[in-house]
Amino acid sequence: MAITGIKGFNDILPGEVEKWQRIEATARRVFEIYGFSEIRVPIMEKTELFSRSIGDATDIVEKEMYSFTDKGENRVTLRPEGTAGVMRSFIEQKLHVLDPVTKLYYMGPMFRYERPQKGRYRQFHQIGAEVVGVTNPRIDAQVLIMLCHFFQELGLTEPTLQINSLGCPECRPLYRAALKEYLEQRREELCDDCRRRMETNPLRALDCKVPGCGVATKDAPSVLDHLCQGCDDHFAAVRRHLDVTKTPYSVNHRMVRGLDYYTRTTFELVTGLLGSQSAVAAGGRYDGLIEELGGPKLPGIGFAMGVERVALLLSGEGFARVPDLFIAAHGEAAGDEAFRLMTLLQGEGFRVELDYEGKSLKSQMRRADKLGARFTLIIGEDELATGQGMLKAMADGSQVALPLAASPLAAALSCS
RNA sequence: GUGGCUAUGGUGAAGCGGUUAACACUUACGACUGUGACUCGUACAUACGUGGGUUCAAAUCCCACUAGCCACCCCA
Repeated sequence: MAITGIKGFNDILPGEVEKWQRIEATARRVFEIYGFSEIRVPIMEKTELFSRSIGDATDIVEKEMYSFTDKGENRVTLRPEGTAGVMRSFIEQKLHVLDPVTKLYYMGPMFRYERPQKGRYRQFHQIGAEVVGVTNPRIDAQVLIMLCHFFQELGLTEPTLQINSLGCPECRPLYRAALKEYLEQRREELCDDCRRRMETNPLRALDCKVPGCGVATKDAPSVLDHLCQGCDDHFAAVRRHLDVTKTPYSVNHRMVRGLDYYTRTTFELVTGLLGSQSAVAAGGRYDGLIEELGGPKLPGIGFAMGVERVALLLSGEGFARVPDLFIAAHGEAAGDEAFRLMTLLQGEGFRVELDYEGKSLKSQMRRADKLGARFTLIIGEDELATGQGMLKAMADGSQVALPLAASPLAAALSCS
């Protein structure tokens, strides 16, 4: 029995990988327009970093982390998300002394021990961005606009923006208490899960999928009515900036976050096309996190998107690169000439293919067609004798004789 | 961690107790013209996830295991 891969760890094969490259290249291009620089941090960190930042009581920390003890008796964890490691690096490398505003983006694998399903894997990939040092709500809007810009560039209209505010350490506890009180009144109408949630995290009851809970929480108090003045003003400003820049969004006051560090603005890009995994990208403000991790008292905001989920939205296959030229050679001497010309043209930057096995001309033509080559250069004994190869345009079958040298071939390949 | 569904070649699949395990695609070679697509021919599963059981007879029925998918929980 051959060795198989690990459950929930996938191979990304040619044909699919082109889509990933496009997503990554688009992210780099768009994020850099907005002044973000890439940062690369390790995929493992001390376990403590994640329990401190994400929150001890969250599902991620409680049951989904790939944690183990290394040979030096250190507790380490394969990162389940990107923000914690980036913030650790930010603090450790004292990036804030270089510039009061830091804009970073990252991409790479994350690991969560969950049951795999559509759009959810144990090794999955995120592209994320973080801004540290700006409290002004314009940066919230900026980040959202950038995210929308990214999806536009990919030609996707589907994920739509939803925003909410979770308040701050001042006003959230008050809201939480108000919500809990409301839920207590309706205890009978709630599902078992929600009754449990009432204690651990009452906000979760708001996005429960059980129909009965939806009805029961229909008139539940909204966070947005419980924001303190500062949070309320902040959220209003974010919306104003989105309106002014004509960025489409909707307010979803029932939106909840799974990580503890979020404050004030939170958002998700959601789609109905991915089964139960509706969130394609999500993020928010985390004003207390950096200080919590032992860094300076600086605000932050960021998001992460799931690359697998974005790839699922990109219709069709990523298509493979097609050769500019296939050189079909008939006979040993012609094969040598084909190889020489191929090397020359590759040096000029053309994608050139040929047959390595000395197969029949027919086979070679078939392969040229299969690969989708735009042109095929045919070289046999006659062509070798005259020094003129036949260049065939595969689309219409027309042929012209051309000298067997790099520059005339390069010229022919460049036009049309 | 909990449910449901499914497991036949490189792929999509037929098969419903006795068949040489269909068919299509892919791949390879060949015919038509030293030159692709269309057409045609030939080849490609001692084998039906693994292990047991029932039966004269199992890919087909039963059980267990494993894997995959989807959903719940939760999340990007």
